[in-house]
Amino acid sequence: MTDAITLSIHARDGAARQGTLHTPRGDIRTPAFMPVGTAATVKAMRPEDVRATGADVVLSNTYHLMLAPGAERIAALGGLHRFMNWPHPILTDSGGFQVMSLSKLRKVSENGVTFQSHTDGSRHELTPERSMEIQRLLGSDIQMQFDECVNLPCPPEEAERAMRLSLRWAERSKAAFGEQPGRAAFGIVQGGVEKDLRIESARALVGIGFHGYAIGGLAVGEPQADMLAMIETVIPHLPDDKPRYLMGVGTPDDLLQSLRRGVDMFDCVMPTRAGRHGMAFTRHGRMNLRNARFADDPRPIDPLSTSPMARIYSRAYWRHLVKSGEILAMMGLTEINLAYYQELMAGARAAIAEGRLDAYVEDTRRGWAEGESAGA
RNA sequence: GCCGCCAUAGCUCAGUUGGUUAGAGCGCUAGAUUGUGGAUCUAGAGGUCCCCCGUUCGAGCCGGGGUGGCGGUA
Repeated sequence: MTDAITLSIHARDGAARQGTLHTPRGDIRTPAFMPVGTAATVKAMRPEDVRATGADVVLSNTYHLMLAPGAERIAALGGLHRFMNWPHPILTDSGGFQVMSLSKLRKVSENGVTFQSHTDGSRHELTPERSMEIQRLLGSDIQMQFDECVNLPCPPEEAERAMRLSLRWAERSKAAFGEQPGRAAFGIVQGGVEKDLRIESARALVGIGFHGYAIGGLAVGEPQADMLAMIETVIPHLPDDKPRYLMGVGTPDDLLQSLRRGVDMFDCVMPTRAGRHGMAFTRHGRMNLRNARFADDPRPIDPLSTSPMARIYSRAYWRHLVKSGEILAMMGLTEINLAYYQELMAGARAAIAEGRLDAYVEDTRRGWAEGESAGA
């Protein structure tokens, strides 16, 4: 048991790092992919099965848990880890993103955001102080600052306004976090696709001092090249000995391109949401099991997968389950996708440790391209 | 047997006083999905408008006959 959350870097390959983020609830191997468990559950998965895919940490969400079942209730029931039976590390998003993306009515002020629930219309107010209080009540190991995320494209003035507001909220979030031994608070770099704004944001956050730094507001409508350019812009201004977390990203290729530029942590709904809608991510590329070409295909999705679901059942069976809206389709494809994402991260970690990351990325991308052109 | 109603996309149905290339929902075929609403969005394929004859410049629509279905009735 350590008293603080610290990052050990074991190997480097170019800008990429392979390390371990030590927490009292267990180690997080980096680069890491964090499955998204918004409402205290990685949808369609039992926690022990999430663990079995290789996940060291999951993400959950302030906004959703505040609305239901309520932070105070979870605290009274012993905290989020016990509530959802996930004894390993949990990172919680601050709710800023959801207030912008989900609530029907919202009003942003200096103090925070007032909004109407997307589920029952009830009115709530979220401030940096309340967001951090909720995350503390949940017992979150890694707590994100409250921020404002804007959709891209957006005018530079708007990106600048949101970035400066997020910086002021960062100071308040850090103060509200206070001292919580064994837990971490992360700041979030904003600034749209403006290099100078991103740099200013990163430097200011480092000045405030966080246990880790996230890059937010990306993969929200801009081309991948713009996202990667922002990552390259920001990384040199973040402390080398602190974890870097790219929020909400992304596709398997996004992950490889980002970790090779020095990102340590990711989360994304892609493998879970796409899985619930019939998409499988594999070493042979993406496979939409809704497609008619799988109707009579007796082959498994991927005989080399770490998930039995991908090795045993036929593509024809998965297509049937998906087309029929069967629960097992969501369960199975979610697991297959999470297993592949973890395998991708494990492969990247091994490649960095052995100094062959470029070759790994190249081989992996070739596998996707060949699989998809061959119809897998 | 007689009377009434009905027949338009795979399914359920719109279709104005007769007027360009006959529509919708669902389904189907594909695509999108990035700090999660099991959500949503986009595109595409698909038609002997039951059949025949007639009226008309022009018929899914009007008239006659037929076929099939549903209901009522002796």
